[in-house]
Amino acid sequence: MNEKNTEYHANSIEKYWQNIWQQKNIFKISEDKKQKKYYVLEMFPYPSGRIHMGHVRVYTLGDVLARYKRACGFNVLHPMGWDAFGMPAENAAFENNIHPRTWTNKNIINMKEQLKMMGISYDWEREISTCDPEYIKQQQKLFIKFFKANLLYKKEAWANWDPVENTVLANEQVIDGKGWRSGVKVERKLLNQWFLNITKFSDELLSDLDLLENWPENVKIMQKNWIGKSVGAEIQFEIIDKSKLGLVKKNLNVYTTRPDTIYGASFLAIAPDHELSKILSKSDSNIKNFVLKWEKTFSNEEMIEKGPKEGIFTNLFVKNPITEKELPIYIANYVLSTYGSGAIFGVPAHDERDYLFAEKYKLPIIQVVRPYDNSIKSLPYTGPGKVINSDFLNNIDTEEAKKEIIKKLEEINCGTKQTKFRLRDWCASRQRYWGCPIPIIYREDGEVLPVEENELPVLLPDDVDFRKKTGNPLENHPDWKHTSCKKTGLSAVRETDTLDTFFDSSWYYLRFIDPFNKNPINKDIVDDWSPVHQYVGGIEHAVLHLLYSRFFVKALHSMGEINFKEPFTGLFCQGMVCHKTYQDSDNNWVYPEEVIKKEAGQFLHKSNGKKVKELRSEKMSKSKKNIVDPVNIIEKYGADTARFFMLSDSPPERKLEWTNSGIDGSHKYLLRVWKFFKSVSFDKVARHESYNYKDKKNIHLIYKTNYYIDKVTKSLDNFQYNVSVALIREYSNIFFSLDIDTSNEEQLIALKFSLTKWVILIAPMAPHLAEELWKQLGYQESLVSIQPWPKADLNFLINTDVNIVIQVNGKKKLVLKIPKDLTAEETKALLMEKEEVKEIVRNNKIKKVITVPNKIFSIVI
RNA sequence: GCCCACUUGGCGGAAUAGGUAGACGCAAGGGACUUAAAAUCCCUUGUCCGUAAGGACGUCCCGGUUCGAGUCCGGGAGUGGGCACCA
Repeated sequence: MNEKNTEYHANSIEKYWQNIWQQKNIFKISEDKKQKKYYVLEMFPYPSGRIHMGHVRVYTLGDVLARYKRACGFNVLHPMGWDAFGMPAENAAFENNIHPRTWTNKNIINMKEQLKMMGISYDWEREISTCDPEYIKQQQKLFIKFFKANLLYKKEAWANWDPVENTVLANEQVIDGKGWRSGVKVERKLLNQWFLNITKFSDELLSDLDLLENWPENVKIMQKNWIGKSVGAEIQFEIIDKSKLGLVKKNLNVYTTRPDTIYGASFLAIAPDHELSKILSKSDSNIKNFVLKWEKTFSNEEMIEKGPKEGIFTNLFVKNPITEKELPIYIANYVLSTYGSGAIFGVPAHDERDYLFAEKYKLPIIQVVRPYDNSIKSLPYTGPGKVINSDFLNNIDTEEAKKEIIKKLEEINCGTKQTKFRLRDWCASRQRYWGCPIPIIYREDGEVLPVEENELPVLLPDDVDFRKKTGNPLENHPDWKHTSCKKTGLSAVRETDTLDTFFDSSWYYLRFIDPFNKNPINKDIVDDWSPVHQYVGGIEHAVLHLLYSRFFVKALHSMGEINFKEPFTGLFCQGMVCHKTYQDSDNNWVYPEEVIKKEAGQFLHKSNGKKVKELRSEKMSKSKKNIVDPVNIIEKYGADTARFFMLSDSPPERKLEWTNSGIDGSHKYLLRVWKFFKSVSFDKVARHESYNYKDKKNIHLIYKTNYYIDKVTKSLDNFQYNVSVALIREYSNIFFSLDIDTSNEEQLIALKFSLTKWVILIAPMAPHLAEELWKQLGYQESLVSIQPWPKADLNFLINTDVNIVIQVNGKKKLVLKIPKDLTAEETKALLMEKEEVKEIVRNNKIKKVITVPNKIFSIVI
C-alpha cells in the first residue's frame, strides 16, 4: 500500500490483506495438541450462484466469533463448503439446457469468489462439496453402514405425486395442493422408498435436548413438539362376530392418552388405510368406495383442516373390555394410520372430533368428566376434572383415574401403559437426478444388496437429457441402472432414487474435521474436535436439518463410529435481513435501487417517474424484489463497512433492517477512524505496556482503555455484537475528542497504547481496516489478525470515587460522588452530614433508610 | 385451537444481580466552513408545564410485591414465529 495515500480505498486494501492472510496461512488450525480447540461453523450454503445479505450476516457473525476465539488463544477450526445437490440445479438444467454439474460448479466458483471478498477467516483448504465424487463415495460408505446396522429400511409410503411431471415432489414443492411447476393437483401415490430409522432414537432425541444448554430455548421447544412424546395406554378391544368375516385377528389395538374416559366411549374408529379397512374393502363395495374417495381427497390440506368428519359403519362391533358394552366400529376419515395404532375409541363428550362425528352419526354422548369448577360448560369438555358415570373411577381426578384404569387393564390383560411419538421415520428417497445415488442393487433373485465397497462411488451418469421433463432421469436412462452382482454374476438393477439432500448435510460438519481421510469419519480426530462448539445458522432449520444431524450423531455413536452424542454444543440462530418493499400502481414489485425518494412518504420510479408505494419491511426475497446485492455494497463501500453494519444495528438474533442511512453511517464511521489514524504518526513512538504516567488525562485514557477492553470482551462473550459496536464507538469517541500535541511524548505513548488495544478490539469486525491501522501504528512486521486479545488490567479499574444515588421514597433526588467501598454504616454517616441531603430531608421524619454500598442511599419519609 | 417469543423516544436499540431509563447510532433541527452545494466539524433533541431556575409524567394496558420495577408475580391487548384431525 502506498503510505502517502490518505484516501480510503477499501477494495484495494481488502484485496491486499486477503492475499497476505492467504500467503501466511494464518487461518489454518495448528498441530499443537495442547492448545484448546474451538470449532466454529456456519451452515454451509446452497450454491445458488450469488451470495445474499442473509449470507453476509451469518458469515460475519461466525467470523467475528472465529477471529475473537483465535485471538483468545484457541486453536480455531473454521471451514466452509457447499450443499451442492438439490432441485435448483435440475430446474436450471430443464430451463437452460445446462448440465446440473456444470451449473453447480460454475455457481460454486462465483460464490466462493464473493465469499472471499468478505474476508472471512476460513481455512479454504478444507473446502468440501457434497456433489464431489469423493464426498459421494464416503457418504455411500456411511449409507451402507446404516444399512448394515438396520437403521435403514425400505417400505411403501404415500408420496406427493405430480401426474404431469411423473415425479415425486417434496412437501415444500406442493403449494396449495398443486405442483409448483406444473400447477396440477398433486396426487398421493404409494411408493417404495428408503427410510432412516430416526424413531429408534425418539426418546434420546427428546431427553438429550436437556444437555443442550447453549441452544436457543425456542429451537429446543420446536424439536420437543416435533418429536411429540405422549404417554397413554394401548387397549385391546375384542372384535365380536369375527368369524362372520373370517378375520384372523380377534383384537383391535387402540392407543389413547385418555384411558380415564373409557366409560364415555360410544364407538371405535379406524383409519381408512388401517389393515382392517383394507380387508373389509375387499368384500364390501360401500367401504371400498369410501376408502377410494378418501384416498383422492385426503392429500388436500384444506379438506384435512375444514373438511367434515366422515365415516362408514363396518357392521362390526367390539366389546369394551372395561364396561363390556358393545361398540360399533367405524372407518373414519380423521383417524391417522401413522399415529398410534391407527385406531381410536371415540369419546364424544371429551373430544372435539369425536363430538362432531357422534353428532353426525347419532352416536351416544356420555359425559364422564366434570370440570373442577362444576360449571356446566358446553360439551365437549377436554380439560381435567373429576371422573363421573364411571363405576369404580367415580369421583377420582382424571390424572389419578388414568393410572387406576391402566392398572385395571393390566390386571385383566387387556391393555398396557404406552408411550408414543409423533416423530416418524425419515423418508430419504428422492426420485430425482441431482443427488447422491443410493448404493443399493436389486439382484434378479430378489436379494437387496449394498454395492461392494471397492465399487464405490456409484456416480451419476452424465448423459442425461434434461429437456425431457417426465420421470426419474436415472430410471429412464438407457443402461445406467443395469449392472450385475460381482460375487454371483447374477444380473441386477441399481436403485434409481437418490438421497434427500438433508442426508448430505447431516454429517458434513464431521467431514470438515478431516476432509481427505479415506474413511468417512476419522474417529480419533473427530472425537478430538467434536462436537462443534458453536454452530451458527438460520432458524428455518430448527427441526429438519438440526434434528437429522442429531439423529446421525446418535446413530453413529450407537455404531461405535464416534464417541459423543450431540453434534453441536452451542447453537446460535441469527435473525433475518429485512428491507422495505415497493410496488408501483399496477402492484408490480420494484427494486429498491429503482426507487427515488421525493418528499416525506413520496416515492417515484427512477426510470418512468411513476408513483411507487412504500410497503412494510419484509425478509429480503427475490420474489418481492426487496433485495440489495452484497457484491454491489462491497464494491461501493468495502467488505468492512458491510460487516460492520451487519453487526451494529440490531442484536444478532433479531431481524436486521437494511437501510441506506445505516450502511452510510457505518461507512462514515470507518472513514473517520481511518482519517484519525492517518493524522498522527506513531512510527517513532515506543510501545509501552506499562508506563509511569504523570498527566491525569493520560491516566484517564489508560483507565478508559482498560474499561472498554473489559466491556467489549464481555459483550462479545455474550453474543451482543451490537453492543460491542456501540462500545467500540464510545471508546473511539474519546480519542476523537483529544487535543493531540505531537510534541508531548507521554501523551503519544498513552495514545499508542490505547489505539493498539482498540485496533485489536475492532479487528474481528473490520479485519482489513484493522490491519491497515495496525501498520499505521508502526507495527510493520506483524499482523493484527494474530495478536493476542488484550486483557483488562483490573488495577486500573479500581476507582477511588463512586457515584451514589440519593432517593427519597424510591425517587432519584440527587447524585453525589463519595469514596468507593464504604460500608453501609460509613455511607450513611457520611451522607447524613451532607448539606444537600439535609436540604432534601428538611423537617420530615425519616422512617427508614436503605443503603446499598456504592450504589443507592434511599430515604423513606 | 395449542405452544413459544417479543412489545423501551420519530426510528434501530442500551440498561451486570430489582438500584441514575433512553448508552451508541439513525433521522430531524440549528450553527461553523463554503460564492454555493456536497462532504466534514460543533450544538440541540423522551413528553408536558414554565421566560427561566425548576417541576410533573414516562419502558403496550390494568393490578400486585418492594424503600425502589423496563427488569419479579397475576390478568389483559397487540405483533411475530412454530405446530395443527397426533386420539
